Parts: sequence; C-alpha cells; structure tokens
Amino acid sequence: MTFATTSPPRDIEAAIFSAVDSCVTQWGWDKVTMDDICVTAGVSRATVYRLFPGGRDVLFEAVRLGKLEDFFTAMRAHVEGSESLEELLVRCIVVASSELQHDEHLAMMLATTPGETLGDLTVSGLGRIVRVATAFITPLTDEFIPSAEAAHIVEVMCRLVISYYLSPSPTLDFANEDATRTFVRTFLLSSTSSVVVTQ
Amino acid sequence: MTFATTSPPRDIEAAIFSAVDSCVTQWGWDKVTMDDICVTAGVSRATVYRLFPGGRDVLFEAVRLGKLEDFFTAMRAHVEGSESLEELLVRCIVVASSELQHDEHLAMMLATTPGETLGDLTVSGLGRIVRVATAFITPLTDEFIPSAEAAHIVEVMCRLVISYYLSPSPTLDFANEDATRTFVRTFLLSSTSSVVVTQ
DNA sequence: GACAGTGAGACGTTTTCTGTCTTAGTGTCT
DNA sequence: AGACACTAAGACAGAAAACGTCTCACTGTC
Repeated sequence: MTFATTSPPRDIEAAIFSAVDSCVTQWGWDKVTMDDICVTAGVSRATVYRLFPGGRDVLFEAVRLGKLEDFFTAMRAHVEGSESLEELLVRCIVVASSELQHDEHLAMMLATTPGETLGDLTVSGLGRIVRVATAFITPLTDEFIPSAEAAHIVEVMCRLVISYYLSPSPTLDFANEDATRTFVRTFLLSSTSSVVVTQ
Repeated sequence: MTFATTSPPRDIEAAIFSAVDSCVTQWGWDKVTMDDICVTAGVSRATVYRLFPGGRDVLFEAVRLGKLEDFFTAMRAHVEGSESLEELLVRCIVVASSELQHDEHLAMMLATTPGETLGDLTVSGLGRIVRVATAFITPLTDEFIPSAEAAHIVEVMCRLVISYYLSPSPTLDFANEDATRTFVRTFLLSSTSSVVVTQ
C-alpha cells in the first residue's frame, strides 16, 4: 500500500535540489548524506542516482552549477541597461552582495573549482572568485571605458565585495544602493584611482 | 614542535563540555562525531576517552546529567524563599521557560531516559518530563497546601510550560513574570481549579 | 629522576554511507 | 488489454568514516 504516488508528477529534480539546499543549510556540506537528501526530498535512492548518475559528486556539482547560473542570471538581469559606468558598478556590487547575503553557501560555490570537494573558503578559492567575476563583469564595461582600465577597477571591486562579505562593516552595507554609489564614486571612480596602475 | 602545551592547566573537562554544546548546536546530536568534539575542544582523542571512559555514550550522558543538574539548581535557587504558592508557581514557570528558551537541547535532555539514545521529543519523553518535574516541584509546595492537591496543580503547570515551549503563543510569554502571575491566578489558583479533581 | 597528564597518531573493529541492482507497483499511452 | 516509462523499497557489497584502544614522546611538577 504505497501512499502519495506519482499522481501529481511534481518536478522531482527541483525537489531534490531543494532538499540539498535545505539539508546543507541545516547540517553543512560535510554532514549531509545522500539518504538525508532522499528523505528530505521524499524520493527514493534509486531516483536520485538515476537523475544524477555518478552520485554525490554529480549531484552536488549540479547544485553548484545551478546556483552559479542563478547568480549570474540575476546579476545580468539587474545590470542590464546601466547608463553609466558608475551605475553598472553600483548595480554589480549591490546585486552580488545581496545574493551573497541571501545564500550563505554561494560564496563557497563560487570559490570551488568543478570537481573539487567543497571545503572552506580558502585562499585559492578567493582567487577563483575574483577571476570568474572579473571575466564576467569586465566585458560589460566595454561601452564605457577601455577594457584594460576596466579590468583593474573590476578586480578591485570584486575584492572589496568579497572582503565586505567575509567581514561585514558596521558602517557600510553593500546591499544598500545609495551607500554603495557614494563608495563607488570615492574609491573606484575617483580621478586618481581610475588611472591604470602598472604592476 | 608542539604549540600551546599545558602551561595553563585549564579545565579540560569544561572545555570538552563546552565543545559538545557548541558542536551539538552547530550540527545536531546525530551528526556530531568524537573527532568534532576533540577538535573543537582543542584536545586529543586520548584525553577525551581517558576522562570519559566508555566513550561517546558516557560523555553524552555526562553532558546530559550536567545540564539537568544546572537546570534544577537554577530552579531551586530562584524558587527558594517564595512567600506564597502563587509566587512559587510563578517562579517555577518563569525559570523553567527561560531555561528552555535559552538552551534549545534542554527539553530533549529532560525527555531522555538515561542510556537511551537521544532522539526526537517523543510522546513518552513528554511524560517523563512531567513526572520528573512534578516530583521535583511538588515537595516545594508542602508548606502551602496538601501534597495531594499540589500534585494536580503542578502537573497541569508542567504540561502548560511544555506546551507553550513547544508551541509558543504570540499572546503569552512564560518568561515574562507579570504575565505569568496573571496566568497563574486565572488558571492554576482560581477557586474552582484548586479543587482536587477525582479521576 | 620519577611521575602524572597530555598530544599525536597508528591500529583493528564496528558502523555508516555509497552506488548498483532487482523487484513490484502505478500511472500513461496506444 | 498490453506495452511502456517511471518510481518506491530495499537488498547488497565495497568504500569510507567513526569508534575505542593503545603506544610513544613530550612537558611540566614534585
């Protein structure tokens, strides 16, 4: 006598993703087992392994890619239509900071290399975030400034976003648009700092 | 090259207890390993197993007893010197509710039988809480009313405390002394309810 | 120097988790 | 009705993790 069969063919994949999210939030990556996920998703082991052949690694990688896609989709949507470099940078910072604050595991996702075991937010991970974010954002600045100059500004911006995320300041919240605009004018687009510094 | 040796012979037992608390808060009972505790306490496996021979079960039981002792010690200290039955009941409720709100695992400790695996707050566990608390509190009422009458009032009180803990009401907080006093007068010490109901 | 207490970690055992597989049940479509 | 796709349930063996014990080296104290 099975209960709650497949009468409503709900999106099982979504249920599993949601379960992973919930489990990870509750216990953290290291403590979550496949069975935890199956039970939480209300789904059989076989189903999970069929949908994600390769098991745990594949599933977690899929979750990771999903989160990254969401992140950059949100970023792109919010940034689109910026009328100036200042506006572009402000929106990038606000969106990224908001997303990071909203999902406590996103930073680790961004910092993790595909296939790599999810661990701490290591030094190498930070470098990865900076590289990925820089690569994503820099092209968007094309219409405003030369890319050589943009690359530096964007990298500095990324580093600041991460820094303020890892160690929030009581005097500045990057999720606040007005405060961020002031900050961008002062530190990223002031006449001196917009000069490309030769390394 | 060992670092931070035993120069200050800090209380290792306390560090371990504290580590258990911290780990359980972070991951929950089921997910905590002895190594988690050792690392968190900054202590070697050998030390934990020497201090708590018998391992995991013995350690957790010790933690449980410690919490229970703290709970009833606090209860006794706050209740002492009550000048009336009303005052006694009010203090009991406030202290118990405060302690329960303060330590999210206390209820489970109270509900667990020695040796039993810590699990959910089951139906049988609730009965245990009521019994233990009733047994503890009833004697304190001796100077005010006959124990036969007290037993009923105290049991009702225990059940209400647990109920409001498990499912808090937006309109009544048992940690609030004044609100609790009104409640006690209304439901526990009103003329009708102080009559012993024959079962 | 003897001693008690500790950290580090190797070890064998037990338990848990993983990933695969089989079986039976349930809807859908023809 | 019958073929089909999909799922739950759970058995299974191998891998991984956790457990509990033990030894050894080190460090303070007496």
